[in-house]
Amino acid sequence: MSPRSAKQFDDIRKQKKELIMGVALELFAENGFHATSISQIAKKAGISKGLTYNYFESKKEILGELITHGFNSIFENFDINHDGVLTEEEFIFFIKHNFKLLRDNMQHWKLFFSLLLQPKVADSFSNDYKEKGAPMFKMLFDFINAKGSKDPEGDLMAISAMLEGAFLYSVVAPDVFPMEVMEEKIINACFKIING
Amino acid sequence: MSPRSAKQFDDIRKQKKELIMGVALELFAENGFHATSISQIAKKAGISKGLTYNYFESKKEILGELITHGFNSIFENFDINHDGVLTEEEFIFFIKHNFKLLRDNMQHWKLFFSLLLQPKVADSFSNDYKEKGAPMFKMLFDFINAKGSKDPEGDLMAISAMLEGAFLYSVVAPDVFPMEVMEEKIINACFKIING
Amino acid sequence: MSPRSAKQFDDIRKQKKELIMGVALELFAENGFHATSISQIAKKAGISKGLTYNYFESKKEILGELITHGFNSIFENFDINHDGVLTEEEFIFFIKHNFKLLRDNMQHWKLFFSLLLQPKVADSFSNDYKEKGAPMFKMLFDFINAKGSKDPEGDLMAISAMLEGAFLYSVVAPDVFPMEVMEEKIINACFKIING
Amino acid sequence: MSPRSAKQFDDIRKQKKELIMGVALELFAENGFHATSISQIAKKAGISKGLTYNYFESKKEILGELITHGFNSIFENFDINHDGVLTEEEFIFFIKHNFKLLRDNMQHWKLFFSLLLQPKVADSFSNDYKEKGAPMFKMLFDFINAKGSKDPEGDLMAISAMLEGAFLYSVVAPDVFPMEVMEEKIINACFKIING
DNA sequence: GATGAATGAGTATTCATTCAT
DNA sequence: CATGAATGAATACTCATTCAT
Repeated sequence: MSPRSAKQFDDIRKQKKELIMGVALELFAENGFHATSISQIAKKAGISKGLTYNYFESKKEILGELITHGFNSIFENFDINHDGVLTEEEFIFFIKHNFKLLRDNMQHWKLFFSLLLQPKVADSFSNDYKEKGAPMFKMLFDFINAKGSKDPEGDLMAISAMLEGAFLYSVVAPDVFPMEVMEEKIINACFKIING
Repeated sequence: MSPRSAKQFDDIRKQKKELIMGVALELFAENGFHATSISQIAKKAGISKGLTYNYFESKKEILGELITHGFNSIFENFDINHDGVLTEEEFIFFIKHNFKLLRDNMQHWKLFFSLLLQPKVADSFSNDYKEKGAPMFKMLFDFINAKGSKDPEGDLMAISAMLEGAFLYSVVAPDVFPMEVMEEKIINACFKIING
Repeated sequence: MSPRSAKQFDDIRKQKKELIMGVALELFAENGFHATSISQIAKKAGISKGLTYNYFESKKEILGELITHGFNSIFENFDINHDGVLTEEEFIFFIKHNFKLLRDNMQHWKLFFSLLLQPKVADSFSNDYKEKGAPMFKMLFDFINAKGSKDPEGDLMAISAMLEGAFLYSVVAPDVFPMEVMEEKIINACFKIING
Repeated sequence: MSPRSAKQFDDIRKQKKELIMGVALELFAENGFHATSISQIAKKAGISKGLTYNYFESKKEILGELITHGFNSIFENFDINHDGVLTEEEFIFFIKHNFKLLRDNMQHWKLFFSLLLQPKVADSFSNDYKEKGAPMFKMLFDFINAKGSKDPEGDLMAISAMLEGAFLYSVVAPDVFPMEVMEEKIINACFKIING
């Protein structure tokens, strides 16, 4: 009997790793990092505790990979480096795209929000998150400016807060406001703010 | 024993309880509920582990009292039950008051946000929080309506999100936007949205 | 009910700490550091695993305290700093005292020997041990020299090896040579070597 | 398949077994039996964990074979069964040969010493070791006797201890005394002891 | 009221060993 | 012959909680 081929092993590893990360994401997002035990993850994934450590060095490493994975999955196709300034249509698309990303990665966002609130869990996360957000601020500012806002800094604050808040509502209390409706209203509000 | 001593004992109890809760709030807010141990609380409070259980039945009870205490401390002097509708001045005062409450209870808010993200830690918290928020929504809605908004529901969503987001920014990343400035800009934005 | 007095607590701590260290010494000496588990220690000491950590930060700390404790207990009353040179009587007493220390601290010696062979277990132990041995080498050398040896360095090597070997035999295979007899023969041999 | 292939397979098996044992010896000697994992052995040998179990039933069996292998490798060409008594030259050669064996099998000796100190790791090792040593004792005794010692038992003790000690020094702290020098001094000391 | 020793269930992690391929 | 995924029991360590004093 020949041993499994390298590809076979790779496939197994990849699948199982994804399985573990999927389960971990779910549990971390729902119950928090500390309140989630490796036992729970293993049980829910239908594997033994020991196997988890065949794929990850530690519980923290699972979180780490989940974070980078999350960042990638959220921001990878997110070309924000516009040379010129967004048209209105582009801006609307941008916001809608954001909401779509939110809908598609609800658990990642939930995890991210909770990590923002407990900086010590993943030391560098906070910085990475801000870094990722920086170009978005710039793009928003440029757009606001281009649209002739009388107070671009102020409008940036208001709009940023509104978006962040909409995201938080969606993640934490999706039943309070219907997400699709809110999305539209937020977009409208952006223009009202800019056009003052 | 003079009758006074009974009162004195009571005072001592009250003080000590407050001491414990203060320390616990600090630690819960900073490191999260699960990452905080009774030992840490006791040590930081300068008392013995055992004594904690003289005042609280369990770690969860500390959290529970912290929550109700937090609600009270935040909302107690917050007379929101206006029969009529707010004037513009009253509305501005209302927002400002909200921000002031935030500043004065930063740790409570941090704790609250983190609890929103981990509903299982304090089962009923989420509901209580929504309950507390309900009259605020109503008041906001009435004001928006009275001001002649063409889409009061939509504006409510936008404004609620904006406030929630402003609070989140203040709690999690106070260095991103200066709070006092943001406060002013948020107020302006509210009117832009309503009058929009 | 007033709480236990500080002294009472101190007594309890002292006693229990000694109990744990005694048991740990026994097991470490007999089975080695790695082969001994905290469970075994706790069980043999008649306490819970958890309590062990009320007294020691870690398994390694138990070993650490055992080492310093062992060094003290072996070398504390061991005044080796003779200004002049030992007389023959003093030298004989010195060797006998050494053997007595061995007999009184058999387990410590066993532990020490095993640590010498696995330097990574307690990093600095090896150095500390050599440091402790240094003055002994010097004293031996001075004595050998004073007695008119023609090759003091060589005799030092032979005698040191002989003593180390005698100790090893005593610790590891006490049934091979009766210790009291060996003690006497070793002393004789020392003189034969020096005068040789 | 030609008949040769059977032999080739055998050769491969033998080589691989030796590879594993070599690596295991190194790690056991340096870090101890318990602190060495099969994973480490496999990794350092460049093979899979599973393969190890194709050659050995268990980790203990590796140790077992290492012990017998070590005994053989140390004592195999060591014809100690002299009918008559050793001449002085033969005795010197004997000691030198012993030191050479030590130099050539440093790791085995390190392992052996550590096993002497943890009898439970390899149950029967202690006895085997003593058995191997027995003829040496006899030979030494005969030589001492033939040389006209006035106290052959006593001299045997002293010399045995000295040799054991010299070996321990060489294995554990080779920097304390230069081995080649010590070898010579030990030989001299033997004669001084015997000739009293 | 107050102490801290004591417990026991739980946590992350390791590792010898098995087994399908 | 060879692989490494998978297991399960064990390990060091933590912590909410109890309790004698």
